[in-house]
Amino acid sequence: MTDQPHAGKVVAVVGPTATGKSDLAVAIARRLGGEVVNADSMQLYEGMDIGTAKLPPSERGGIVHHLLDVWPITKSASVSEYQSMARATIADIHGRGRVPVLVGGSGLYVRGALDRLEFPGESAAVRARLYDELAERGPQQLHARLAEVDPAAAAAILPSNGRRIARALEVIEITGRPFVATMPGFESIYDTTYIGLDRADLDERVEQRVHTMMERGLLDEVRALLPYGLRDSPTAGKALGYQQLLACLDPDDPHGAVTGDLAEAVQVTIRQTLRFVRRQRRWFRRDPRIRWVDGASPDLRSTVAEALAHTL
RNA sequence: GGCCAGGUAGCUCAGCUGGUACGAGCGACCGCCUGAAAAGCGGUAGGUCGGCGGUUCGAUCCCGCCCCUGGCCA
Repeated sequence: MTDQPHAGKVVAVVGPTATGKSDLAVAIARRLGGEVVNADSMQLYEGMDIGTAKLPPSERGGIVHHLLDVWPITKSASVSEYQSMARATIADIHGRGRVPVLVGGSGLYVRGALDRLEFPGESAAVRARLYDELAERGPQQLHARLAEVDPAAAAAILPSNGRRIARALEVIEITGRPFVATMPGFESIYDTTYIGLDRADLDERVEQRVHTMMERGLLDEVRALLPYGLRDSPTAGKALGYQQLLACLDPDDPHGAVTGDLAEAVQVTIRQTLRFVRRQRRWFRRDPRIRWVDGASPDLRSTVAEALAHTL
């Protein structure tokens, strides 16, 4: 223990998008002798750089970054797979006597990596069948069935939420056990310090950032991903910005001729991103472990240093 | 200056040929979230229906005047 002072410790930098988490994570990693671990569901995808605001290597301050560009865009995202990768990575970093600094705004991914959370298995075949049923009979029908097999889960899931109902039935079918439909308490499996970053001027920053992304060539990035199947990708194609720009491009043109209103797409992206920010705030604010800091404050560094005092 | 269209929820608009606005979408706010989470689902709050006056038992809807917006003509 004494020769590995940081063993078991983790720093997590969370909060809404566009607050400056990535930069803060680098600063923290430099200070603590740490390595950054990505917890952003979209930055896991290879080739999605501009639109996900992925820190370019030149701005990583010499700090090793893990779990960026690990999935092809055709892959359907999976928290469970992310969880195994994240934990293996954290173990690895600990093994080197360094401090993992987890950064990201994907709430469930952060919890998957750090919290006592176990995801039951999945079956593509079972799921496909359930989705067919869902399309045919509607969510209420499936919900009624769920109520028979697992009243507790049915009570916790609204009859209109087809996706969750199907998932519950899937889990029950393959595990033979009831589906736990409520999230567990906030219990990290590591000695984690949570830092939440937010700022009052976030709306303007988001607007500005979307415009900057366009200037940096987001449209070309989307076009470049067309041959790799962005349009048919189950998850990546739904990312903010990508989805809206995709809708502007001629679906029959492999080079992606613009047929829609780009300015409108930009406005929609801004609006959706703002909505996303609100959702992220609501998700993270329930977590009592998070120490919130103001990203716009001139005292940011010292506030964070204080929050990290016991980690140092 | 004249003519036409329009001024209804924060925004875009429905609606009522006079009897308490079923309003809708988006947004806002709040909540849920266990293998798609930048996804999915739900709840709540918002309107003296442009202003003033008139007709009427009663006007968002009729009449008059005024203000504002867009367009056309001059």
